[in-house]
Amino acid sequence: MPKATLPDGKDIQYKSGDSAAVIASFVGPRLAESAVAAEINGNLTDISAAPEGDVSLKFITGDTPQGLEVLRHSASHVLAAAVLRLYPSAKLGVGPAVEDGFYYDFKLPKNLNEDDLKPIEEEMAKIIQRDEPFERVVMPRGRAIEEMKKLGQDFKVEILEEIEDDEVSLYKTGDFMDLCRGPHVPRAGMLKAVKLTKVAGAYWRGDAERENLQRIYGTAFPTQKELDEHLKSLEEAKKRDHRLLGRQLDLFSFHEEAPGFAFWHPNGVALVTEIERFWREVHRQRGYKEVRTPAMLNEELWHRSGHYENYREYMYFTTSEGMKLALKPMNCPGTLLIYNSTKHSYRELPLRYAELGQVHRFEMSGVMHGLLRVREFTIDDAHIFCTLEQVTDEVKGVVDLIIFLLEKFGLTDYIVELSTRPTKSIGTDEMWESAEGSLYRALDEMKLDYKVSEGEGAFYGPKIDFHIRDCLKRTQQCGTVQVDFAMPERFEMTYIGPDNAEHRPVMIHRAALGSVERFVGFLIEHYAGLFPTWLAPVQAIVLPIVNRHHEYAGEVGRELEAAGVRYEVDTRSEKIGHKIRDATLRKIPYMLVVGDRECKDRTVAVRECGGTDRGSVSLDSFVREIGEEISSRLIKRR
RNA sequence: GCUGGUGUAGCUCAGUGGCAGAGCGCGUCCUUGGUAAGGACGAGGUCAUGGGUUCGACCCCCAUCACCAGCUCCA
Repeated sequence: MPKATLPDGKDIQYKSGDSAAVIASFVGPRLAESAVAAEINGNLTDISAAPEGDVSLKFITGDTPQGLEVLRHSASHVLAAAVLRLYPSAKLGVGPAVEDGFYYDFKLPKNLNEDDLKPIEEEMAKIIQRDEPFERVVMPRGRAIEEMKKLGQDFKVEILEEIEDDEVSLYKTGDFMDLCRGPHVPRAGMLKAVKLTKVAGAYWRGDAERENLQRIYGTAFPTQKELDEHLKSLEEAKKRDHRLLGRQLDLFSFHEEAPGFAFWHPNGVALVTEIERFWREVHRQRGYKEVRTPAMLNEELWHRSGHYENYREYMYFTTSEGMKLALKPMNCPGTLLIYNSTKHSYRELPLRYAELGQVHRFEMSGVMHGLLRVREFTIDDAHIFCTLEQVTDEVKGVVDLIIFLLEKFGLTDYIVELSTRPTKSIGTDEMWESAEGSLYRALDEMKLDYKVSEGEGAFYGPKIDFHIRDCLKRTQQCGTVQVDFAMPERFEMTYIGPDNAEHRPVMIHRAALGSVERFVGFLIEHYAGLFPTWLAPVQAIVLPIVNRHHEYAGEVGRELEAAGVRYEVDTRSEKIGHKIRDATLRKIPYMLVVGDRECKDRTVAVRECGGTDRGSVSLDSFVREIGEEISSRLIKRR
């Protein structure tokens, strides 16, 4: 008898022809009930698949990432089946499982709104209640094309025509049949907790030139409890939203008079200033020189740089006294003019010019998102000019700097991505090959995990990007490193080598935080507004209990001032509980309550935002402590 | 830019084809109270903007703008 070896090393004897489901029932009824799929010799398959001979066998349950994906993918099929029943003329796009759920794209005779989801959900519930089986059908590709043509499923035909295999698999759920690789749950009844969440538009194949389909999003979990928890955590995440906290903490605002442009309030400026001060310190230490270039430059420059050709749609233009000007969408051309204003020796290289450069980009109206996507932002930019031999080390230096900065700000959950040459680009094949090679080399030598995105590079060079997740788990780009051979060519940049001849430098564009605005957005969401003390707009607030303590409170304030602490004194005629509540809502790290005892002993009663009442501490030692916390830029766990 | 949704006081939100509402915040006064909301009174609105339907529109219709979710794009 053949045997199946389970992950724990146990062997199960089975009869040839037994499906994985049957074998699961040998192991135990609970497993047989909860396994949504199987892995036979490492290949993910349906639980109904029958192994052959001695195999390794692993059962996939809904509570594993793989199992959850199967569950959700199956839920998307049930969604499609339900939609087809309600809208028989629906044409089906694709319906994969995604990070927090699944979606399915449809072309429908009417545009759906949120209210249309309920009847669809009810139809899905019926299918689940009937426990309709998922049946796998394998057929020659040609026949599948015929079937789909008969059903009028043009999108499926398009996909099938691009598949290279001779045989394809389809899954039948009730009277619904969909092209699909699988695997799926054996029966719809295994979907215990499914919910449709939203409708949205989506382009067929993500191409804005093609049909606009309607996408229905949903999510599924093994149990209702987990679904409820997920929905609750989404609600919690909304409370971290930087747009909400930006208003609550009085950091910034947006106005109809300038859509996509942030207005920074005093609290926000305090935060930004602190970030920039630290940034300058680190860059100085790492051999960067700071430069500053104009916001508006002659349009001719942008023709020379290639921006007009490749980036025009994101640029703002204006005319003054007949001179055509453009607001800079990037800082590089300005820096190039600085480089070219003098002759350079190889001895100067690598030359690192940093710039906190304010750029303007015309973003399409639908894409703006708080501070994370704006039309004017400050790139924490730098351009490094170096020799070909220096490129890899410089890239490594930049990657190291980015990681260093992110960690100092407490952001350790990032994704690294390498992007290669896009279709719209300048420069020769050799340049691109060499540039991409040095990026791969740098990441490999630093032993970093990264993913590769083909064709996603900048028009002038390939890049390494760092991505961070926002509160709703959407990833946003922050740091970036881009190797550029083209711009030095276009601007005829040179340096004099040891051979006394002119050579072409290589240019590295890089941003560590990405944009100061976006970065502030990340920080707000990461800390839910309760910043590390060194970043907090107001670091301590003195709370006198009654009027007679105001004088001492003022003295505490003067001590804090002398130590460089950003502080306030709350002299309102409110009860102490009220003052504490207000300071807590403003997420001020330290509350210093002063009453009779404190006045007498020259102490402060320290309460940290987050709840802990530390009792009385001598004023001197508190001032020393907070001063050290700030100057060391300590990140406390709260 | 595309699909769907939302725009009422500084904020969060009720509401009706016939005089515009609440809570919080804000102002004044009272209160001086030891760790998450003390009390009284008061001010605040072209109901996003522009057209239309109607005796009459914040409400119904159309357009525009902004915002929200997603698509595309991106620091």
